[in-house]
Amino acid sequence: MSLRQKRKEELKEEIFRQSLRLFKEKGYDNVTVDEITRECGIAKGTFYNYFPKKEHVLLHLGLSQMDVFSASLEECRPDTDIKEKIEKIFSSLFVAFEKEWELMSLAVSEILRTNLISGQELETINHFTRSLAAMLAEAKEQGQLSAALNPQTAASTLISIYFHTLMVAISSNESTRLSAIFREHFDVIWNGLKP
Amino acid sequence: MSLRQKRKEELKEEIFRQSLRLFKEKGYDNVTVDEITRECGIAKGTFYNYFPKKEHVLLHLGLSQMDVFSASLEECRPDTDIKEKIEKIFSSLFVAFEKEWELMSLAVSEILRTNLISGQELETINHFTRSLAAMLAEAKEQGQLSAALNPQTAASTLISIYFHTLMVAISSNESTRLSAIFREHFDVIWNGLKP
DNA sequence: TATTAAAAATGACCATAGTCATTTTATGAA
DNA sequence: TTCATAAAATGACTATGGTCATTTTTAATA
Repeated sequence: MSLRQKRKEELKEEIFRQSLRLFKEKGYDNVTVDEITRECGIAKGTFYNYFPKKEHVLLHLGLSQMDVFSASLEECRPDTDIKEKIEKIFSSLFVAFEKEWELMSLAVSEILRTNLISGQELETINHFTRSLAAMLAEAKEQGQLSAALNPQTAASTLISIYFHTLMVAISSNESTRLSAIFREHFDVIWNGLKP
Repeated sequence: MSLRQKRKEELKEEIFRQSLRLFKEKGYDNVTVDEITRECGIAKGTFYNYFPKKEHVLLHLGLSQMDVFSASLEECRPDTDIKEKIEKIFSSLFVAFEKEWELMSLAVSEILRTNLISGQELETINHFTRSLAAMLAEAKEQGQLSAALNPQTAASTLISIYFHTLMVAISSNESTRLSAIFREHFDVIWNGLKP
């Protein structure tokens, strides 16, 4: 990687770090882009070379959650029972989430709002969904899941309750009940509605 | 109701109408508050006496969806099969949604984003959830649903796939597949994941 | 090393969301 | 009808997100 490339990544990381620090200290809305760039010792315009909008800093944070997912997926023993596996994976996502509750809440709101997520970031999300679907497909092969299941849709459904859990927790400010809320909904999905 | 009260409601409605008209014509971001108030023949500040932020106009629109739900709930024959009933209710929500696709997309984004929904509006949403839960509880009594089910959580789960459907459709701009997307997910929930 | 073209940084500038002290209007009591 | 009070309207003003033509830096080539 050229010097230029390296500098670029470093600067982006620096802007990201300083932004988060300020957001934590003063709250997202009370931090101006001017302030961020002043803190980084760069001009205002430079910020916009790295993040197209102020809110994209939050987007960046939110998507880093996906790395937690990948890590958690890797470390799960492949022979684990699928139900347990799903619970573990989402649980570790929630633990990571709770650590940065305030900012992550904002980030999720932004992610949900921005229906125009660009290339790099969209790819991250798709990767998340695909991995989950693949995991489910494998479990289905092994007869651990209903034979009638479409793994793609099932993955999508899990993600829907994942986000829903975040929404419920955020709007009621119950930062500590994420796992519990998820589990309740997961049980519904696991057992199904039908008699 | 006093003259003043009446005027107030009328003016709010007028601002709402004109805003929507302009949003439809030019797109939300290309309409300024100045323009809206000019169109209504009022001063800029007056707008903010009725809507605390520009985006609250969209919030107002989005919440009007809830009325569609209530109406749809009423008109469903009480003896209808619960599965069919659920599908019908959400289907009519989607039909209403599709009619104002562009604006409703924006509205949903805003609603998801605003975790600070105020009194009147929060109440509308809660009412939505409670009605749904009541309906499920009744069906459960009649043995139309799994005996293990918590109606409250089940209602919440349905709402999660409702919003998820909207999100998926919005981000892929498939305005016409709302019902299909919902149904796929609903099937998963209906049958459950377990083998 | 000199030349050049692309990448990145810059900051003056603009547009507009949102504020607020002031003015106008409605209401109801005296 | 007059007066006092509260509600509502006003629009000049401020703050800040975001743009863009210009300048500076980097890296490759001759």
